[in-house]
Amino acid sequence: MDTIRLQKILHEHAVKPTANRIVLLRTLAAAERPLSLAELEQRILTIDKSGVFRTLAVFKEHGLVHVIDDASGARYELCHGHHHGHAVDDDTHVHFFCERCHTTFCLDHIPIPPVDLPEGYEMSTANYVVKGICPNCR
Amino acid sequence: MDTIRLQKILHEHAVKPTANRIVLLRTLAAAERPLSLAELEQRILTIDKSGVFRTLAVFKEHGLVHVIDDASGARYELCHGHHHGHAVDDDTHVHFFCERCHTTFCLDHIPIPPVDLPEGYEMSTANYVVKGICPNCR
DNA sequence: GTTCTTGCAAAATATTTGCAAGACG
DNA sequence: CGTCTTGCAAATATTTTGCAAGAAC
Repeated sequence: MDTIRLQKILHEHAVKPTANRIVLLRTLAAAERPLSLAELEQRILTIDKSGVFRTLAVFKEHGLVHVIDDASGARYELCHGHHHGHAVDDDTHVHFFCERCHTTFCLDHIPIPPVDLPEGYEMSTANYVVKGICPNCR
Repeated sequence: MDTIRLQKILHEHAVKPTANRIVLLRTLAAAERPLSLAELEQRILTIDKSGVFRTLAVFKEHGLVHVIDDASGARYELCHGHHHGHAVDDDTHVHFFCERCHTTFCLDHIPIPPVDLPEGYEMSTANYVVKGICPNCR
């Protein structure tokens, strides 16, 4: 994705467009699946681990990324929704974790089916990960 | 829960009923919510961390517990279903992770709504965790 | 100059394994 | 005995922070 567009996205989320942030955002935008901190670190040789960590923290705070918790820890993925704040995440979909190859797939055409929460629980986002065997591993 | 009953459960899952396993099973059965490795360690002072870890591994292999992946890592909870093997987990329900107090609640009356997976994906279990603010923290 | 950002190193956590001793049959 | 289980210590891996230097305004 071109830099101008990436800057625009950062701007829309009120994140100052530093060089590192643009690089990380580009990497996330290009990713075909949610990436772990370690994977991001490997793909971006110009930014230190702690830099990736802290930049992800900024992105989280500003609603640019969601976190997917699967059996391999946290993974990060760009939000595609258009909310610009800390509100309810309107772009959550199902993920699939392969127990054989430990890959997390993004099933982005499958929205998370909502549930009725008991009184008093207030949802901000949801994490739905199906575990099993992926097509490649069967 | 009485020891005889716990032994029976272990037996049904083809797990040899050692002292440690009975203690861990009792602790899990008494838990009101899924517990982390560290929490189990704390509650069971007679078993070492590695013992808890390895016993949980045995329980997982034999379908006695499920693992819930939330923002705080892995948590363990007794299965209530009655399958005795490695088959599809028939007792999965929604959990709620409070972003304020970091407690994971078990909404065991809310079953996980199923989704249609794309061709080739084979599900063994699913993990549905809603994040937000719990009744105590509002 | 003041504030925000970054890299490096290191601390703090969490997870997992080696190995020898013990329990069980 | 031979196999399975356990505790302790230690190795790994992962996540997070301190701090000083650099960039932005």
